[in-house]
Amino acid sequence: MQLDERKMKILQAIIRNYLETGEPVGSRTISKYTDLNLSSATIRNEMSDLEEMGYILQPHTSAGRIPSDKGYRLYVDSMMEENARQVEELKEMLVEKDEKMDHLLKQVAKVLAVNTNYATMVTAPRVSGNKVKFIQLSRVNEEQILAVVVAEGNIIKNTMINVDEPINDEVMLKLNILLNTSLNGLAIEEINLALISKMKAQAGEYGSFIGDVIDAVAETIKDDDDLEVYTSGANNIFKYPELASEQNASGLINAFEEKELLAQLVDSAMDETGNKNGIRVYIGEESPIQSMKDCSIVTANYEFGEGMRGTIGIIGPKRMDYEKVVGTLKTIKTQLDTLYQDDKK
Amino acid sequence: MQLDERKMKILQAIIRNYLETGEPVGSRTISKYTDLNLSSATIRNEMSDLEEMGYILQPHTSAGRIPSDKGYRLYVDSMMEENARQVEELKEMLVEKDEKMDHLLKQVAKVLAVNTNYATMVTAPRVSGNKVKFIQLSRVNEEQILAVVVAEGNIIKNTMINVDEPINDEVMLKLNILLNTSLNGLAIEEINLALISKMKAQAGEYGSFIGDVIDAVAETIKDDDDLEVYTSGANNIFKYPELASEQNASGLINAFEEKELLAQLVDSAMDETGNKNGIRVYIGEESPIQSMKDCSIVTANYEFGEGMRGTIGIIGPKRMDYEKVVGTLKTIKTQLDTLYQDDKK
DNA sequence: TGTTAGCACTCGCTTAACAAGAGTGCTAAT
DNA sequence: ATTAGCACTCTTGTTAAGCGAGTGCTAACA
Repeated sequence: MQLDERKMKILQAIIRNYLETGEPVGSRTISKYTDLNLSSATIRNEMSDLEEMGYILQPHTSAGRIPSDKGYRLYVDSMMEENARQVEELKEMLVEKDEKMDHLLKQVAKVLAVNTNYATMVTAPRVSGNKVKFIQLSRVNEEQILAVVVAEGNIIKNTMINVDEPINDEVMLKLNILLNTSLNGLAIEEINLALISKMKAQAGEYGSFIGDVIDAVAETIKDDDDLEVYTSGANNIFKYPELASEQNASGLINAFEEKELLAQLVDSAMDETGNKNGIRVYIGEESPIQSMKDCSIVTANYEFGEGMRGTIGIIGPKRMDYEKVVGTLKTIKTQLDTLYQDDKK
Repeated sequence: MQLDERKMKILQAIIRNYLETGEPVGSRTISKYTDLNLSSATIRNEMSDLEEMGYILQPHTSAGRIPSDKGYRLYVDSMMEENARQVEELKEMLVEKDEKMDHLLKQVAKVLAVNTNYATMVTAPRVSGNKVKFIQLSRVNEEQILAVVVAEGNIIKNTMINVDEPINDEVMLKLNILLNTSLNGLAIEEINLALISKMKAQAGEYGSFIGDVIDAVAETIKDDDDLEVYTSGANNIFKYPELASEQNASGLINAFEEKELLAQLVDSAMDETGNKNGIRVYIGEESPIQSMKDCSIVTANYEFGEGMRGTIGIIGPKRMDYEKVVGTLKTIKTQLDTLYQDDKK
């Protein structure tokens, strides 16, 4: 069977209507809703076809139809084609960039949540392929040496290293020079065993100490594996009865609290090439997270300068206002992308 | 009317039973439940008295009785007198202390939640009256100076300061010495305007730069006003129908996600002297948080060495197993208290 | 005088029965 | 190909009845 234009229009009408009401939609409603001027009986026939083709389904006989995952998918895909409108007001809310990344990202999550009425998540940018920029050892007291490692992108890591016996100023200076000349500009793959043993040799009796410092360096520039996730509006799920059922809600809330699960989402969003906008939509069963089988998820990746990429996402019911969500996500994504560029100059 | 021993026993029986079942409890149940060997009729008379005295109440006529806030309060108070038993298994779960405070505290919240089946929160220790231990300026490149400030308790803060024109090595060294000799060992109250202007004078043309550094120092040792809160088991509220109602749940989940509200709880827990164990119990309306009017909250403070205190808390239904909760909290509190001491040696 | 047995009464909860409404599938007419 | 009409199905809401749990009260009892 072919999905001709009329069927497509009817399908769209069904989905639109269902998005608004959350109720199964019947033939009579569609007959009046659209500008096709068809009777409910005709619609019924078409709907029967659409059901057979798998785009819609009946929760039970003698109820209206609701979109299936496949139906949503079609709708979303066709919608993605069009250019989403700009969500202008959002811009003002993000003007002043917060000194602290923490606050900024939490804020972004909140703005998204308030604006869309869905649950949202934002991850801190993840570095990859980062390089050493600067290393500094300082003696805090007799037994403690503070190692500060700065990586490209101004990621800073401090490590306190305990030493058995004091290291004098002269040695400290030498070690500092050794570390900086040897390691600056290197990425994690470039720091190999040969280099390390060469450095240890040069450090003489402080070889093991150098080892500690290198560990700290590695810790700084390696790809961070536990990423920060900020969420907001988890309680929005209560606005959608189909998600607010006890078991559903419990699972969702849990996912939002133990953020590890959300990390999977990020991995998935990053891996996939996504469409041209870097926006991905997971509908129902497509979701990479078990407890979100009844949700739809829309994610976008943003880039905070080279190699530092994060993800923003929205989790809501399948009858989600995809148009608005995609538009909003795009706007925020752009905001974040440009934030870094502004920062540069 | 007097609250004699028999009434007390009956009240306890009612509460215990209600804690288990969550259902209003009737006279016949009590008559068999207790070892008092009284008929249901007698119990009824006593219950009637207890209701008059305000310890229990009837949700509606011809239902059993449930404890009132006042009743819970009595029960809790009397229970606090006894020494809570130790929750031995918990010890094993907390043996290895995580390198990262983050992980540790998140873990603690989780352990608490899994163990009690309630929602839990743990705050990171808050410093107060902290002192400067060490300051280090390093030149990262021509325009950027990295200021590292270490406070007692090894709290470290890095700040990147942009300078218009390069500062040469000699000056850097002088500024480092100036900062360390002037500020080391000082608390925030001791860094007054006189001291600051004196330092600026000594720094000559770099006065404004010194100002930036001092700001960074202040940032490090000032009492942190936005504190970290870790939560776990928020979805446990769904296990208690009286909390799982849509509006209730929504408010609670929101409080757990936007942790600012929980901070109030912490303030309250810190302020109050609490009983001898530092454990506080809020029942129903006593709660400092609006959205938790139907909950009971139990909090304890722990101390992570001098001046660094945090709070752990459990949020659950009013029919909470107070005995177990208080016992568990005590154990965890002790764990955390000793963690720091072990760390010292 | 305190305790108990018995009984009538109340109230909430469950179930069944019923009516109304919405929606479908099918058929026959256009 | 489209539509009107009709019988049928299923959901939802309402009402009524019955049940069970629990109370309050009274009278009997030790």
